[in-house]
Amino acid sequence: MVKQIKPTESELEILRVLWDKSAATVREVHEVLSEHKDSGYTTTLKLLQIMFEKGLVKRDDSSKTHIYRANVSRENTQQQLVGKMIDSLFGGSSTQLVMQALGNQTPNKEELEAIQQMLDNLKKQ
Amino acid sequence: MVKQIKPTESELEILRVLWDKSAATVREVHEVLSEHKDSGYTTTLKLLQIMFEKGLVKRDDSSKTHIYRANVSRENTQQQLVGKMIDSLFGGSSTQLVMQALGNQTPNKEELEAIQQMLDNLKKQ
DNA sequence: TATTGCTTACGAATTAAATCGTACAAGAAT
DNA sequence: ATTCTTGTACGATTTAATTCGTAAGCAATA
Repeated sequence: MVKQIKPTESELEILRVLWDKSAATVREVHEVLSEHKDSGYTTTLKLLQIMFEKGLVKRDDSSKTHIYRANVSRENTQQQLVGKMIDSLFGGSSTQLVMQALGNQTPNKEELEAIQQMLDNLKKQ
Repeated sequence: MVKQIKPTESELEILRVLWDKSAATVREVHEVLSEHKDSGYTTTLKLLQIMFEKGLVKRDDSSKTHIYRANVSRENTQQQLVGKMIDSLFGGSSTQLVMQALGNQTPNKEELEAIQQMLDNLKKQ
């Protein structure tokens, strides 16, 4: 069992960028974040440094401009956070969460089909 | 559109107690929290006071021992937080979240049926 | 009446997260 | 060679959340 580190809200934003780009410099990450928030460059830098210490990202510092990559997978992180939400907000029932999510925002035809597919699989077991 | 106040982690724990009991004194809330964490009584009191100021709970202070109730519904709060998670972690796709949740922990027969039901409804529209 | 117990109120300390300012290094441009 | 630009490092500040200590009110009871 791997020790799970729960990313903070800001760390999550950065991870999303890294998951998208697979690798990025501080500036690249900052550029993307800037579209939605207005904190300074050194803030992003500091966050990435902290995330590096925590093991959330890895970095290649062989050249002057360091290159960062996520060190936790999107899937694992999703699973961890969804699991936490199921426990803390839905009394442990994943079904409750599913119902809520489905009610929330209706998926289109293909998506409904995908869910049906998954459901059929689960029923078979 | 009602102004949404995002409860913190601790506030959520308290809301869960209030949702369960519908009404409770500080001591009752604290009693429940104590099972899982070991902060003091005045901490719970202070939190409830802050939550009152924020409008997360209402209270009846007509007698010496105040009685608290949730002032936000479980459903709304779930919707708000699930929505946030869908945006921040699943790129806005509720389907992705549903798949993740289903894969996470398999529901039993009745639950699968309930989800199927819901799915059928969505398909009809 | 005095003591004890339970209550609210609330300032203050602690802790954690996010932000920034400034120093300094290295390479590019003048 | 000097200046400019772009980068890292990192301490310090700010902000938010949590926690606690202590005072004071009130009612039961010794």
